[in-house]
Amino acid sequence: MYAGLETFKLLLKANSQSVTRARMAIFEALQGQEPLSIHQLVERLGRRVDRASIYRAVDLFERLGIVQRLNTGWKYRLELSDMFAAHHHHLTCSQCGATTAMKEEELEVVIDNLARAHGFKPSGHQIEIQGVCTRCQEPATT
Amino acid sequence: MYAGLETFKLLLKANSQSVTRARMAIFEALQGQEPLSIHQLVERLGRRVDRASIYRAVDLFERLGIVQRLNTGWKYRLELSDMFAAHHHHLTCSQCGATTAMKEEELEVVIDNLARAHGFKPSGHQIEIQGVCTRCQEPATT
DNA sequence: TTCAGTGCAAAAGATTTGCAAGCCG
DNA sequence: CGGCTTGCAAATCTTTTGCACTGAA
Repeated sequence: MYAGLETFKLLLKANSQSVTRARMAIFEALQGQEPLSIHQLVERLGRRVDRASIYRAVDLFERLGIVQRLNTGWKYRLELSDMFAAHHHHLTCSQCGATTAMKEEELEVVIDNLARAHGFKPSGHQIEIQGVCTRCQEPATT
Repeated sequence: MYAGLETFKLLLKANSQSVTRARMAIFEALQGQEPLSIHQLVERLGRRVDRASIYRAVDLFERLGIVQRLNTGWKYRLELSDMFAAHHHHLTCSQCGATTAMKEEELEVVIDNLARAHGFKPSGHQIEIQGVCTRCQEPATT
């Protein structure tokens, strides 16, 4: 397991931000394994946290590097950053929409080198791969 | 040079879609080198094409694989797909916002292999790298 | 001529903001 | 207690849709 609630609190304090009920609720809602859209976040938090507060918190979290915006297809989704989960990338099935996380050292190295080769000092990256997942490649059973 | 206006027209016809003035204008606006946001597209086309038609055309273009949605940070931007420009990826400078296109065989191979290793049959991918570009790494002159 | 495609205006959604009240430190 | 945060409502901005008219085939 990576850093959790404690790190989250410390991070807020370190940046002179209050540890509030709303922020904790949002952080916890994001703890699940799959990335959430703002819409899903709003749904999950329901009456507990206002829509506007969610936007404000997400914005703050992004600035503090707590969450990361994923751009899968049309809309974006949010997930905790590398600080709270191992650095990884996603494989999205274009058939069933399932996303699989993938961790791969080799890829990171290649990317880093490429950026440098182009004179860039790399600071981060996102990779999204589309394809057909194992399950959807199986012959239909229905 | 890759396929151009002609291919674009043929592609529309092949899918029983009309080659209209609005669509041509939008396609041409996207010919430039850098990806455009919908907002920029609307600006560039100004009074020539209505906002709604732009959305409709972009949607069609995406379905036909003519344009591709890029997800750089907050908003998305549009660019012609691999059919009209060499397959490539972007390096975005987090300082000045400039984007550089990058073509690299090695990367494609690694990604393809990774997807397969995870049981995926890959059909496409996007990679966005953030960092500081050469220019912004130079000591300030002002 | 015929029907898909467009412009226009209005509807629906998504995101942001102002402000008074509530909670954290 | 005092100021940062929140909830609520209203303002904005973005995207979608209905409809009558225009233009491509």
